[in-house]
Amino acid sequence: MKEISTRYNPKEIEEAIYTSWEKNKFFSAHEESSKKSYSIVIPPPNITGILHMGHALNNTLQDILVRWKRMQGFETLWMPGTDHAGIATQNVVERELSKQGLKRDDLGREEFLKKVWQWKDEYGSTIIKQLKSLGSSCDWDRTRFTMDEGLSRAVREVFKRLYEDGLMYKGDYIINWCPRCLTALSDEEAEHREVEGMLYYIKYPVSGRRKLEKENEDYLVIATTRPETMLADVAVAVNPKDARYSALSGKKVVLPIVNRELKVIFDEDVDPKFGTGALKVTPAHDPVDFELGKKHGLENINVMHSDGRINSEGADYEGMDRFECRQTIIEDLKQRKLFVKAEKHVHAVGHCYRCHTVVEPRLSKQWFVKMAPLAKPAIKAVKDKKIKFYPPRWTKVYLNWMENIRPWCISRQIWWGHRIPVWYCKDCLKFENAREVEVSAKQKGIFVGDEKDMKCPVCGKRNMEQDPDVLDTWFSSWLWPFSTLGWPEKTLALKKFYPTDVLVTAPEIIFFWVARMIIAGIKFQKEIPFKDVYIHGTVRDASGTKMSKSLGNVIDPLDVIKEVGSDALRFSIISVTSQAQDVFLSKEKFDFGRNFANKLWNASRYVLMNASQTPLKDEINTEKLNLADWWILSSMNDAVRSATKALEKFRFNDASNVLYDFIWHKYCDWYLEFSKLSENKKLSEKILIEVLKNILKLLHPFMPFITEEIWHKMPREGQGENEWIMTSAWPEPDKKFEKKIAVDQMERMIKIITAVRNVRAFWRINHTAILEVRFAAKNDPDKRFIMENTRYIEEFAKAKVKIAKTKETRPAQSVECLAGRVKMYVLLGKEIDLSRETARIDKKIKELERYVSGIRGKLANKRFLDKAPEDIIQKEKNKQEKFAHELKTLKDNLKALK
RNA sequence: GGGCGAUUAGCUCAGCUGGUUUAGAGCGCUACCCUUACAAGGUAGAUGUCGUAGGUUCGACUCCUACAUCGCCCACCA
Repeated sequence: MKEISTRYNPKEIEEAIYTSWEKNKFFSAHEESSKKSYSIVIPPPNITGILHMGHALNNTLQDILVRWKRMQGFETLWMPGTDHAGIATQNVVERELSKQGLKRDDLGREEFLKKVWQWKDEYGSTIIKQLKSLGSSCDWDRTRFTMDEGLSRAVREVFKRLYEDGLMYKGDYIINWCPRCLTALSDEEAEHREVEGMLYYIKYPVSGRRKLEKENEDYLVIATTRPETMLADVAVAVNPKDARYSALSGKKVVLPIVNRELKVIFDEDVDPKFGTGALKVTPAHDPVDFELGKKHGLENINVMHSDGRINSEGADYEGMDRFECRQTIIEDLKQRKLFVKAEKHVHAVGHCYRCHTVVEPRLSKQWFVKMAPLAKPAIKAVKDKKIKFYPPRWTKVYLNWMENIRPWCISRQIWWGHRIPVWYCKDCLKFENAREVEVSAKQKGIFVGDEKDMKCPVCGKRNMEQDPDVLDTWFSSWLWPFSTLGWPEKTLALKKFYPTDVLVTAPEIIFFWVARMIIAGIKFQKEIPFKDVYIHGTVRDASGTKMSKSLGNVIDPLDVIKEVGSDALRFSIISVTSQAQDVFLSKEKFDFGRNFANKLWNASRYVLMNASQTPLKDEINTEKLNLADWWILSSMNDAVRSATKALEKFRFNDASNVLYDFIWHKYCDWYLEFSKLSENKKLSEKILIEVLKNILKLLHPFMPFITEEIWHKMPREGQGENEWIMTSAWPEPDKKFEKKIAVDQMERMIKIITAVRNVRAFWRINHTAILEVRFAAKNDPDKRFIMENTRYIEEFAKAKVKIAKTKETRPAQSVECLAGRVKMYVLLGKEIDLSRETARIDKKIKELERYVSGIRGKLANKRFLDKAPEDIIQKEKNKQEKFAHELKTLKDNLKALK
């Protein structure tokens, strides 16, 4: 086995292994299987995306679950796919076109879409390839794309059903509008960010009256953050209870610059404490004002083009950008002495989640889904614990959003996406622009559904025009758990794999996706889409900022894979993911996994170098096991149990820590070393191999490549179901290897060895010198224990072991030390420095005294004795005895020294 | 304005239902080691009033309350 390198080199290994797995169809799920199913659905990455650490974390977690369950014998399906990301993709392609000086309108809708499809064909699967390099064991043959025919059909079907159920409408509302992407956004797509803006105070002259009561002015001062919208003001509102303005009843004010007369309206919703207590009402440009406008029957004036420039309603300002207009208006107001002041004002401003442009609240005609009735059963499902969030704190976040859910604006004024499956009859409806047709429930003259048969249901003619808009990308995503399995057909796959078992995703996606999937699953598939929702943390850089390309603080997972391998990446990232806390990463963190992979590699190399080429057949004979054998086998059982339990509870880092500790600090540090001295080489080999096998299996979900690679180097017989670790069985604890006493004794042994080593280091004794150690064993079992294990102590402590005579005091030139109950003298072979030894013992005594007095106090406490459970009291008593003994020994020793 | 999370060794973080942890890990640091699996390693070691102040309890890093600091999410105060 000399050819195996001492450095684990993932580069040579990972790709080849992945290819073999794929070739062997290990990722494939079989709906006809009789095995119990376990399914997960991938949060479909968007086709414009490239792999980032968030994906790496997300996919590693899912891959761990899937691989683990697969090994446990489940028929696993990990359903992969990508998302067409309407706005993002369209932006990317438009940017490409602009390099050639082209705009989408130059091409026209069809040509443009052809370009997008071309782009998708070329780059759309980049992310898939990258996910493969992580080791993701998705069933790639089933890869779906949100604009596949099957999924598109599901979208149309769902649209139709919602429409027919009266859960959809199209009408004029204030929506979030991105003036750069030129489309409406849903509330969730407008990201609110705290911005330090300005609050401008502007005078509106009162018409028909010279002075206001108290202010001694003929002006009403209003405050606004967006002065440019004043061009569209139609009223001024004040609170009816606000005494300052009661005199305005029935009066009008003059809108400066525009010189339009505005009504003064009185409304309870106006907060007298904000600004001046007077609110300019601009129904076409503000959601609150829009409501006010409706309530008071006001006119809507729209002063903006879709791109944020002022339109002809804005008179002199026509053509100006909204922000330019803001400044100009302020200047003009100043000139007219109508400007009072500007105050700094921090408020949350919506930004487009795709291009980060400031969103403009804009009045337009859009399609909406009535979410409130749909949310009800989805709320119940979570309240009834049919769906559980991990960690549970996200339950509240979910419920809070669901209980305050608002209509979902689903139409987008772009071309890339699912076109709204609605046709308007030109004859019946007589419209000029299909976008402007208002649709309420069950409207006549429109056809909703599949485009194959679109006749006007009223007049039967085919003079129909399709709605030009497309649907929100999330309108296909929310169907993902069942649309990918063939819905609306009643497929075998749906029957087998729906509902899925768990959804693993990021917190920022709860509203966009998780909540809506639950709604859609219950509504259309009549069943919850998943049972558990594991919300992992957000990946941040070392300073705590979210990793994002625009900030340039990203650590590219592909770079990390190149450097340390996918296994190291996976193991490192999992080890810092505790209870879904945010994950803070820096390059150095990946050394953790790399070092561990290397350790595993070398330990395996050692075991395999010394192992026979063919597997040893006979079972491990428990009668012949020595201390270390029992210990490692028992510990292995513990590791199996803890790791499995941790995974069941989604405590991924607990599982990885258990394995790390078992492998490094138990198997490598101690067992491997002990096995080198074994008198029964065959048995040792068997145990080494047996434990290594289980180690590899336990580790496989976390580090799939290296474990598979080592697995194939193991002595094996022909080819069987254990040929690949990926398809081998997940370990279970073996009761015949349980022996508590051996574990205790081994622990004592470790303490003894460590104590002697400690003495050697403290006294700076050459590591080659053999130290004489005399054990002052108090009783026969202890004596027997020492005698039976002499050779281990001698070898690992580099010592000569003797049993001291019963009443022997400290020999000359020796120091006394304790390993638990066992007292021993270590002969230094040189004059001991008394002051050094006194100081050493003194320090230990002080430590112990503090602790012992704590226990003494506790045991003297009557209430403790009365109220504490029996076993706890007993434990404390044992502790007291043990430490009192130690303390006494130390003190005696100190006395003897003086 | 509402909600959530964090605060433990120099750094990054574990510590689940209070007592088996005399507060742990990794990195870093100190000393000694190229001991034939591994220097991406080994052995030994140092470092903590567990954010502050109260409370509950026989017992609190763990539960409760308040406060402080940092971070996140949600919200139509113009």
